[in-house]
Amino acid sequence: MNQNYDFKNIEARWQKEWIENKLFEVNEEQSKKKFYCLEMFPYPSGRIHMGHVRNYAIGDVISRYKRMQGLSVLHPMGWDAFGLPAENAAIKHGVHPAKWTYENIDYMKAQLINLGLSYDWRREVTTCSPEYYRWNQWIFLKLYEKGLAYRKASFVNWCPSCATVLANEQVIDGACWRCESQVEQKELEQWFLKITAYAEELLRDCDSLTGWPEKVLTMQRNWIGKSEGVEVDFPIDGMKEALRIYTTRPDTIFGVTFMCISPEHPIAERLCEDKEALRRIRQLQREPEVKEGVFTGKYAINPLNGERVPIWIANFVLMEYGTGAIMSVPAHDQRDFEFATRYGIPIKVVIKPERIELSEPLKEAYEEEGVMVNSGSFSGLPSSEGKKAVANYIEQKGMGKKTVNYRLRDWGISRQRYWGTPIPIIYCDKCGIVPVPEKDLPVILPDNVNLTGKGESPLKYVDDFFKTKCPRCGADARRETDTMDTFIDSSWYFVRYCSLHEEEALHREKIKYWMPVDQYIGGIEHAVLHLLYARFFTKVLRDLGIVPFDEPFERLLTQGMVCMESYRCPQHEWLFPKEVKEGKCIHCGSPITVGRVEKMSKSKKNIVDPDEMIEQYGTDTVRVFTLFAAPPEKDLEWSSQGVEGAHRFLKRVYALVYKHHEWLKNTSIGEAETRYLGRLCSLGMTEKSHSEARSAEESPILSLIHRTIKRVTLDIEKEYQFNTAIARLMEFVNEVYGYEPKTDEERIIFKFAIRNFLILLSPFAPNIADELWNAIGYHGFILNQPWPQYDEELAREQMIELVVQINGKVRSKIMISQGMSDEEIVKIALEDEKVKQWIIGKEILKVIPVKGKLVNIVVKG
RNA sequence: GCGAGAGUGGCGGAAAGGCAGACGCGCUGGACUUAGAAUCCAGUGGGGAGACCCGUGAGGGUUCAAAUCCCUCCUCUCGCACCA
Repeated sequence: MNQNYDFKNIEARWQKEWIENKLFEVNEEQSKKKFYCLEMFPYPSGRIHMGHVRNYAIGDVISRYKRMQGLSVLHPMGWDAFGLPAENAAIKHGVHPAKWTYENIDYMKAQLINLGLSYDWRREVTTCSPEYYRWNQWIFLKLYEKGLAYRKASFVNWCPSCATVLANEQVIDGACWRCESQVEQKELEQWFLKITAYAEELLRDCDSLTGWPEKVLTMQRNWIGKSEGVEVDFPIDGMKEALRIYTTRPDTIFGVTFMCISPEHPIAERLCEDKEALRRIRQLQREPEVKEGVFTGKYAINPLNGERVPIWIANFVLMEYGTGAIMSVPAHDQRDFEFATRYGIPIKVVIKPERIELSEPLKEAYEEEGVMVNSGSFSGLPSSEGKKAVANYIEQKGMGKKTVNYRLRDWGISRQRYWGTPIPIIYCDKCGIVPVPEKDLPVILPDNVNLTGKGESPLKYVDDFFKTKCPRCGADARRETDTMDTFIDSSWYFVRYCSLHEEEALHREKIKYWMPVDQYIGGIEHAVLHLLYARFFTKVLRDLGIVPFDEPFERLLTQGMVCMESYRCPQHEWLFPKEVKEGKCIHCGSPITVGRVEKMSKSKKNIVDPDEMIEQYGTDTVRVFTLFAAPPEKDLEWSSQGVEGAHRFLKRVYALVYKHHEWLKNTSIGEAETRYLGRLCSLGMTEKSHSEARSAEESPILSLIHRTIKRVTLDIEKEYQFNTAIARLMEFVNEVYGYEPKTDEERIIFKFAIRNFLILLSPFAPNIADELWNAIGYHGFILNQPWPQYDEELAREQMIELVVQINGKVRSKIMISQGMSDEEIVKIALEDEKVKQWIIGKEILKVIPVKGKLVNIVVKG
C-alpha cells in the first residue's frame, strides 16, 4: 500500500477493474426487486460541465446505494444527439453534424467513465442513430393512424437567426430560447401532435405524482391551464351568423358593453371595413404594453338583455384560445377596463362586493366575486351561483354551451432542419398524404447534404431522398422534408434503455420489469416541456399496449444549479477564475470587480472545468465536494477552498487506513460479526465470555459505527440528504483519527468499524473505498457488498447530556446515562446544585420532562 | 400583477415544537520545521472582567418551550404573465 493518497493511480485502476469485471452490467432478475435510476441524458455539446457532474453524481450515489440494499438496479446513460448545435458547427467549421456529434460523444463518454459512474454502457442510447430514430418514426405512424398526428397550416413562431420554427414553449418573452433573437410570425404547413387529447388526463394524474416536487406539478398544472366556462352566441346585427365567444364569467354577462375579436379571426376581414387599420392591429399582436383596437362598425346583440354593443378588433385577443372572440366587461376585467378607458367605452357595474361599496367611476376593474346587480332576474345571486345559473339558462335557451378550455396547445413538431428524425410521410399527387409503410422504416436521414443554415430544409435538395415513389400507387412522389422536434427523442428514451438490442426494442416483458423509472433526476429547466411530453408519450405508449403504466417517473428530483461568482476586468471583460490572481487581472493588473453568485455560464466565464478539477484532486474529491456543499435540490455555490476541504477529508481517510492497514489486513473477524456486530451477535455469541461481550457493547467505537450507519442510512433515505450523510462520515473519521486499539477485542471492533465505514463511504467516493477495502484484506468490489445494518440499542449514545431549563432558559447540563425515565431525570434535575440556586425560595409551578433528555422547570417569583 | 420557494455566524450550510449554529471553509493560537508548504492539536455567533445578557429578515401571537406553528409586513430567487 502506497503511503500517500495517489488518487490518479487508484482511480485509473479501479475504473478499469470495474469495466473489465462487468460490474455495472445488469439484467432482469425476476426474483429481485428492481430499481430504475435515471438521470436526464446530455446533449453531446463537446464537454461535460459541472451541472452534469452534479446531476450524475447524485444519480450514482442513489444507484450504488440501492444496489447495496439488494435491489436490481438499472442505471443507464445515453445521448440526446439530434439538435441545432451540430448543424451550426457544420455551417461554421464545415464538419458534418454526424462526425461532430459522434466525436463529442466519444470524448464525453470517456469523461463519464472517468467520473467513476456506474452505468451499464451496453444500454447506451444515441438518438441520432437510425436504430433509435426508427422508433420515433414508428410512434409517429401510430399517432397518425390514431388521428393524433395531423397537418395544418398555421402561424408559427419563426426565428430569423436559427431559420426555423419554434414551439410556443421555446419562445421566452417573444424571443428565441436559444439565441434570443426576436421571434416573427410566419404561416407554414406543420405537423402537430394532439397532446390536447390528453390534457385532462395529464392534469388529473398530477395528483398521483406524490414523488414529484410540488413546484413542478404547479408549473405543469398552470401550463395545462384548465378553465371551465361557457361559449355564447351573440347575434350580429344585420348579419345571419352569430359571433361565438368564450367566457369563464357568465355572471358578468349583463355588464357587457362591447365585444372584441382577434385580428386573425376568420370574420375579421368581413366585419372590418378599414383594412389598413386591421393590418396595423395585426402588427401589434405581440405587443403586451399597449392595448390597441379598431371599431368594426358592426354591432352584436347581447342575448340575455338584448342590448346592442359595438364589435371591436383588438390586438390582445388571442385566436388560439377559446373562440378567438370575447365579450368585454370592463367593470370586472382589468384588460377590458383598460381598453374601455382608452376608447371611451361605457363601464357598467354588475357585480357588487359583499362588504365594501364600489366608488364610481371605477379606478380599476373589480375582478373578485360578489353579488349580481343590474342583471335582470339574476340580480341578487352571489357570483358563484350566478355563474351556474346563467350558464344553465344559456344552455336551456340554446344560446350556447358549457365548455372546458385548456391553455395547452397541440405540439407542433415540424422543424425545417437537417439534423433530426425525418418525418415518415410521402406526398403523392394522386393519393395525397401517404404514411411510409412500417416495413420501410427507418426512413434514413441522408448523409450527402449541403448545409447553409438558411430557411428551407436542405433535404429538399437531396434528390434520392426527396424524390420517391408513392407506396400506394407507385407514381412519382415527394418525401416530407421537415424533421421532428428533438423533444420527441427524449419523450420515450427511458423505455428504450430497458432492452439491450434493437430487435427487442419496445420489448413488453423487459419494459414491464423495469418501468416505471423509480427515480428521475435532472434540472428544473425541464419542469414543463420535456417532463410533460414524456408523460404524454407514456400515455400514448400505454394506449398502444406497450407500457402497462400511466406515468413514467415515480419520483422526481430536480437538482439545483451549480453557481459561482463572476469576475470582470475593466479592460478584458469577463475573466475565467484562473485569470484572476489576488483580485487582479493577470493580463493587465487592473483590479477586478466581483459579480454576484449565479449559474455557471460560458458567457460570464464563471465556470470551472470538471476535467481540470479531476486532474488536480481526483474524481472522488469532486464527487464528495458537489454532494457535500449543499443538499441536492438547492443551488450549489462552487468554492475552490471547499474542494480542498473535501480532498483533505479523503486524505485523512486514506491516512487513517494506512496507519492501521498492516494489522487490519491480518485481523480476521468472524463471518457472523462481519455481517452484524451488534448486541444479539456480539462477541459473546462466539467463544468469548459474557463479560467481554458486555464490554464490546460498551465500546465507544462499536457504538460510534452503529450510530454512523444509522445516520448515514437515514440521511440517504430521507430525501437524499447527502450533505449531512457526508458530515457523519467526517465525524466518524475525526473521532477515530487518534484512536489506538489495544486489546484483541478492540482490534476486532475497530476492523468492523473501518470495514463498515468504507461501505458507507463507497457511494460517494467509490474509487478510494475499493482501494482501501482491498488494502485491509478484503477482495473484490464494495458494490457487491450488502449495505450494513445497525442496532438501535448500540447506536444510542451511552452517556447523554441532560439539559435543565428554568422558565425555558438553559441553566444546567448534567451527564447522565442513556435511557432514564422521566421521573429519574426530574429527580436528578431538582437535585442539581446550579438548578437549586435558581429555584431557591421560588414556587415551582410545573416540571416538564422531555424524552429522558430535557427538563423544563417553571417557577414563579 | 399572479403562483411557488427562500431569508440562520465572516462564508457554504445543520437543527422529529425541546441545548441554535452539526459538518466544512475561513480565521486565531500552538506543535513539527532553519524557514515555508503540508500535516497534527486546540479555539472560534455578538456583548461583558464576570455572574450573565442578546441573538435565526421586522413586528405581533400561540406554547412550559418557536429558526420551526399562526397573523401582518419587508427583501430576494424562480416560474407564469394579455388564456377572457
